[in-house]
Amino acid sequence: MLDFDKCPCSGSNLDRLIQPMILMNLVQEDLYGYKIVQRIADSPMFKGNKPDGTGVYRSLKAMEQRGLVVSSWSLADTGPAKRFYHLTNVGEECLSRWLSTLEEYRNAIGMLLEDVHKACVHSNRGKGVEKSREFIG
Amino acid sequence: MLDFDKCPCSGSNLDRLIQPMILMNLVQEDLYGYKIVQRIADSPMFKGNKPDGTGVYRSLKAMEQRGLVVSSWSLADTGPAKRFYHLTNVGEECLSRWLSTLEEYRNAIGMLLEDVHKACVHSNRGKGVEKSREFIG
DNA sequence: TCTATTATAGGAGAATGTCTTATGTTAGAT
DNA sequence: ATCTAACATAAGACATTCTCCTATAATAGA
Repeated sequence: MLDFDKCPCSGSNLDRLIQPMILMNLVQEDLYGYKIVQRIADSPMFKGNKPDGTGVYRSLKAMEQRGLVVSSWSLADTGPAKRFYHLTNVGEECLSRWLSTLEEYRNAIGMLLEDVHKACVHSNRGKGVEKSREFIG
Repeated sequence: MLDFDKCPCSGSNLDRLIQPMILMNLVQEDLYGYKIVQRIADSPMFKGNKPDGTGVYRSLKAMEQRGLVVSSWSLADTGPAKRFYHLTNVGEECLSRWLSTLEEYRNAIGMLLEDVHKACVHSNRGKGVEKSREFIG
């Protein structure tokens, strides 16, 4: 039987947005990987579900190679060494592009949802979808 | 120099939504791969940019293996043989889940955009982002 | 001393994405 | 008659991304 929890429809695979979320967090202040993971987990979008740490570290590394951020070790305070990331001008431009992309994205999803609802009104099929949707809530 | 067109911020990598788009198209009527590619290309979201055909064909095949759709060859009419796909009950449930996921997704993006705008007001950084945003339009 | 938390990161395999190539049908233009 | 474009499906190959498991080390508190 199909495990819906492992299906993309469960929304577990929205991590393409991890990149803009990282950039967004870095606009406000320089941060290190672990902190970013926590911030993202606390965001309403992730509802306390921590994103994969390895993924965030790797994203940061990739972003540095692409010039969106620069990093430096912080040994100053107590505790394990932390690698702090700082947003570059290129990173800012990337974030500004993300803003328009995300707005388009949101509109597109809105239209897609409308289309499905329309389709549900005009077909027999749709009734089943609407019904099961209620069931899932 | 960074090629922004190859950066996810360009919005070229939103194909995770290809699965729900396929399901959505199949709610209304049985369709074959090539037609689905055209429908998706014509949707406001893709603005005429055809999604990768190979990807769609493979998605359909994967979806059949997972029981979301069933397929059959159509040799009836003229032209090359077409493999028609039909949505199953499981596929309908998957679509209904996608609906809630996409609504959440849209809300989350909305909140993320708000947060960035807030961050822009409260930091020096932000001014640059806002400015370059205008520039890109 | 032992455990949980903080902090970073590599390895491996699965899932996805993308580009190229191959195959064959049919309609319309030259 | 031939040639080209559009229709239709699909494998191959490679890159990117995702996810889980594991390794490391410092520190705080039980």
